[in-house]
Amino acid sequence: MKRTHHCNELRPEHAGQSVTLSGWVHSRRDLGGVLFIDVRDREGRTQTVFDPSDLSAELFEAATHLHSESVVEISGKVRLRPGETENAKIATGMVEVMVQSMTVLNAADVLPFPVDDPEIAAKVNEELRLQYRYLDLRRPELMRNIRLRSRIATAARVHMEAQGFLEIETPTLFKSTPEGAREFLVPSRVHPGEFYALPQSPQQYKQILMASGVEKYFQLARCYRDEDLRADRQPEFTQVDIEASFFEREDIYALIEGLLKRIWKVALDQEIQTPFKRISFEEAMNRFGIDKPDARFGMEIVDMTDDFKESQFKVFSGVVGKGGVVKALNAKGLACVTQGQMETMTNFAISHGAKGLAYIKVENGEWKSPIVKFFSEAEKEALKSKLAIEEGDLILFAADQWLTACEILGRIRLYAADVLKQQGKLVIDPSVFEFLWVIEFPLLAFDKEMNRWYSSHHPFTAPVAEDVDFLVSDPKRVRGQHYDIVVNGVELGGGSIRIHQPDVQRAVFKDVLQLDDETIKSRFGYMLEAFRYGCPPHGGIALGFDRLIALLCGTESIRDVIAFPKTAKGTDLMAQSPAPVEARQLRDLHIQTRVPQKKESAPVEKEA
RNA sequence: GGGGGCGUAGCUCAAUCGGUUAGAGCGCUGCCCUGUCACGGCAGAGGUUGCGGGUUCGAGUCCCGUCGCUCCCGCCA
Repeated sequence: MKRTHHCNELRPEHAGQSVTLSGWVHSRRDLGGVLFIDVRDREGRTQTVFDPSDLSAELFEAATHLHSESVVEISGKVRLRPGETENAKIATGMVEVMVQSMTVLNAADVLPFPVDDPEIAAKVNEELRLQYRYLDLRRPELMRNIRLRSRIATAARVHMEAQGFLEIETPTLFKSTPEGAREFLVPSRVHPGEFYALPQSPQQYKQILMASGVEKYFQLARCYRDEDLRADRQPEFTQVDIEASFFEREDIYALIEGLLKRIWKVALDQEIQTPFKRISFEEAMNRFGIDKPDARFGMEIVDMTDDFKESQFKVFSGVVGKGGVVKALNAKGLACVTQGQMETMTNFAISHGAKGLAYIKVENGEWKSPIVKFFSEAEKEALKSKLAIEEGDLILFAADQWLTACEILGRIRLYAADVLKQQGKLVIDPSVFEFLWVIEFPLLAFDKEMNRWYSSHHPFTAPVAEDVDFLVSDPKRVRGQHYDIVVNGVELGGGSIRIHQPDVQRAVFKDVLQLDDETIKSRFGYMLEAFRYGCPPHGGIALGFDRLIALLCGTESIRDVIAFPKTAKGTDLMAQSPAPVEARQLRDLHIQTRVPQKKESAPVEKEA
């Protein structure tokens, strides 16, 4: 390699040295007689000076016509910049390189979009940026994210290694499992008509590793789910996957708190406070209306059930009579809500099955509301004191079954906070991270359409010991040994202590989830078998690595922390995948495709 | 599967109620310029308004369809 220094290295003490820089033409300033080219590499940039009196006409001419992002190797002498021409904006701004020779390693065409101006580049259509991802990645903002990702991966490995964990790779070609996310399938050539599935997570393999006596396993595991995407979801993503034997919940909490403490230190040089607060699922729903609370601001949900159980307002008292609840939320300072915003919030309520959204606007000392006339003095007083109502507030109500009422106000709380943020009435310090353990989830949830219970986490989650007896008799009462780690309203990860007794696991599959014997045997037989031959109690957790990095980079979309992300429809705009394959490949795989004909857009018949 | 937003020059955007030859900045090309660093100056090129159809004397603008990107709901054990 001819390069002697990188582009963020030269300082006044290098003056007089002959150096060679390699990098990209970041910018060119041609003053006619003298030409400046800033050479940029991963580390930074350095100004080089082309003086025609020192250089051949050919070289000077070539430099004059270089496009941005051409790759060059430049040799020359470092010197202090002449008086008054230092540039304080860049780290190498005290010096410059007087060019003696230049090799153009790759002459770039005119670019499809600018990469040198951060403000413009950040606004360029993402479609174009994904098509030319290699250009997008050259932008310092994106490169910084990718470098941080690498440093955090290393920090995680160092931490886990120090805690005695072994990094073990598990197969990417797995088998289909009946529960959970839709899977990507891979046809087998050797076994006609049979398929592998890409793992949604290495869950079953890591439990088998516990049966194998590994005791402590971790992996930066690639996972695949064929579900519709969001800003924080990709079809392929990475988890910090962890499993340990003889661990109880407290051991997991301590391990993860230590890991995150180290990561925050490495990434942001920030000391986070441990242990993290813990909140039960029930309390999270009661206070925040969601199982991943954003606890950085107040506006908590308040229970008004007792205050309205005898109310003249039948909409409330009727619900309470049927075992429901009355909940309220004070959107502080949002009495100025627009009709459109009110409609959005009402639609949240309606989409959860409510009839509408009751509210009180507090304006000019008055309670403006279609329902307040039905309230007694005592009821108004209860609202006033429990919700700390003041001028300018907006009070929103949900009267429904417990979970529904909580969820409605949970959605509205987050929406109201967004509106207040936009108005500048709610300010959240971006450097604050509110970590929470959410615990004591119900083990099971009921699927009304399918008329059966399903695992709210996954079917390997162990019930809380004292609830085991109710597994069949009263499933909804059973709590799982499940925990989620949540920060600022983002679910960073989750896990559980697992079932390690074959009889309990079989009972969950068969008696609770109502899987038939054949399915249990074919899908989980090897696990049940492994549990019979000396399987230690164990548990684990998986952290969403992409979300973690996005959080530390301060970006909304995980596409900004993944080198080659896919679009919302799961395509790669650069490589143009997915794509059709040769008929021969399909034949080898014993596959025939049946794609419905795309309907032609029929022209509308013109009337005579 | 459902709903919202977007699509005009290479890029970012404008174009009044449907009305003249679709404009601007940046970039690009050429010329000028010896201390710039968002260099500056002069001139110029560059458009299937995503695509297809319809309404209309006339469509970037209105309607229908379609494609792509994006956000949300469902979904994601």
